[in-house]
Amino acid sequence: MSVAKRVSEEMECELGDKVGYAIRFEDVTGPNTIIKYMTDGVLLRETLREPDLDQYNVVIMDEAHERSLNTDVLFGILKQVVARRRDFKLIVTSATLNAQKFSNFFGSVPVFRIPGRTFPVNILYSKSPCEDYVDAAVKQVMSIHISCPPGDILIFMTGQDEIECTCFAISERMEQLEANARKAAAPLSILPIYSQLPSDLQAKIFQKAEGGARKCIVATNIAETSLTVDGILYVIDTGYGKIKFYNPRMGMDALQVFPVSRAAADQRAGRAGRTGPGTCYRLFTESAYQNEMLPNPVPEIQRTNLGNVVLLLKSLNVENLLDFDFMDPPPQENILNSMYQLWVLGALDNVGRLTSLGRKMVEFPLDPPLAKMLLSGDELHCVNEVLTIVSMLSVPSVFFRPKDRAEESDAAREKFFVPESDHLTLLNVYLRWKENQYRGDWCNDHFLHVKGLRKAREVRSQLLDILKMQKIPLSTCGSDWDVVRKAICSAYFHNAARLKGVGEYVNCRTGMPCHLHPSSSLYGLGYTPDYVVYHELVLTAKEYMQCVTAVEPQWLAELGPMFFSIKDSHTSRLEQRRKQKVEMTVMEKEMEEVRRSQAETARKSRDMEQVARIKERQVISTPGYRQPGTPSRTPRRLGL
DNA sequence: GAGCACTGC
Repeated sequence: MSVAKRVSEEMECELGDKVGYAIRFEDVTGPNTIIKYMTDGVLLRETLREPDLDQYNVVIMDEAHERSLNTDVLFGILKQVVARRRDFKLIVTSATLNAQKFSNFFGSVPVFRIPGRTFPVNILYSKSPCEDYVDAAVKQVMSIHISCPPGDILIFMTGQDEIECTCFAISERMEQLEANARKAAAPLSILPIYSQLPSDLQAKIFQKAEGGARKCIVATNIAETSLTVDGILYVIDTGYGKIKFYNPRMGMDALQVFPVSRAAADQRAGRAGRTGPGTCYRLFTESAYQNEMLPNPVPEIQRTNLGNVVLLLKSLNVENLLDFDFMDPPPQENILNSMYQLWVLGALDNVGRLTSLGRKMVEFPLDPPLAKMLLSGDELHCVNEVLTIVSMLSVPSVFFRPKDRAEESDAAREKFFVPESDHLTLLNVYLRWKENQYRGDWCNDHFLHVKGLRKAREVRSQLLDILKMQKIPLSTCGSDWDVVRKAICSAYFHNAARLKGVGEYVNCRTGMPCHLHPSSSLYGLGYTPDYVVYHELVLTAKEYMQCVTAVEPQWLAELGPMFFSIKDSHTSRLEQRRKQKVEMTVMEKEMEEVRRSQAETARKSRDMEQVARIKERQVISTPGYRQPGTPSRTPRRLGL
């Protein structure tokens, strides 16, 4: 937006006239607009309406080196547009040296090099691998502070926990220093920054420190690209960062600490050269940089759930996704798995074409199961309630739990609990907030993130607009929330789990162990339901289900017939108890369906056939679940 | 009895 504003001033016109911008919740453009700044996500959505982007003559893809999911999908689409339209020009700008790769992808197009406007940065490596990078970073800060000329310091750490430890350790060292010298040391202002930090504390890194103190900013990789602080002359780089990986076979996300790429390390170093010649202290060896770090980060498209991408490309009539021209193709298994997921949800038919449900789903900027949940809400007459839940699931967790007030905040959270469902708990939170006029101070009092709730409200209103356009009425079930659980079940039965022990479940289909998280409203209840569905499975200390809802087993059979059917067991005993007990089993039905689709597919579409084949393999040899390696405890050493 | 790098629609 700020770029659009500057350019419109330059062109002496109102913002939104000749020069405008569009981001998710805002479109400031008009009939006169000739230059439009927008995010890659907005452009990608526009391709749904206009696959050839007829209203544009030139598209400039900026920051292409960041390789966001949307940018990578757009590359494939734009390549086709360039081939189809003679009157269309594409310019790609990238900050890294792999321009040749972009050029090759688009058919050896010319490359122009524009020198950067930054100062040189002197890079210093560790002589030997460091055992503990928090400790090493603290020592380096002290050494800079004592002996180097004025200039602020930026440290890269992997996450919130480490940042807090580092800040604490630095302030301790400062106290020691003053005690030993028996006088005040030069002041040092220690400032943490990460995305979950409340905004007022975030803003501090941009303010001038009190009394002209040197600032020491301890950051996640939010400071690598998302925000830029001037005045930094010293960067301390641990060489690590957290990266999220999706495992399609287990249907699980894991956030783990990995060495960053050489490109990322260079980007971090560059942060020292914005105000003047700077220095970057790398807490790893030069040999680690040369031999152990990847040249570039693994592009997002290769490590993420592709449900959205597949749905979008299918609606652009891409017939065989396995042949789609990706610059770096995602693992085939990810594509096939996402297609299978969409087939299970009823968004793709047996030959891999979009169904009418799928066409409705693609309109919503949501992950496919969430879009399906919304549409099920329509069928079950509880759109209003599901809409809120879907919006709450589209933002980071709204529960605020500061370390020093853990018990207090837990108690506050428990007040919102709906015992049988975390989803309904989210609905409850939103409704209470609404009752209190969407007030910010009310959020603070109840340990809720205002930012998150406000975002949820924005998402909700955007989705409501789309519902209106699709002529879907805003039905409500009032206080009968059982039907809402059914809507949740209809979109998440692939994430159904059966009770196995205390707080311990197994995924009904894969046998994958899944645990209730202690923060769940179902945790520590006197009873635990026999069947639940969960929003997602995340590997941390254990495989934890995030956001869990109790479901009736009959629903699973009714809504997920390709996986489940009801088998009466021990009928006589059950009659005695006058209670029908049902047992869910992974049924042959899935196999039949898959085989049928395979036969049908052989004629028509190749990709769905491959889905069927792969699924068959998986079902026959139920994937032996491999215990994950020692999970993400921070490895504080690069190389072995 | 325990977790969250970062965007984006």
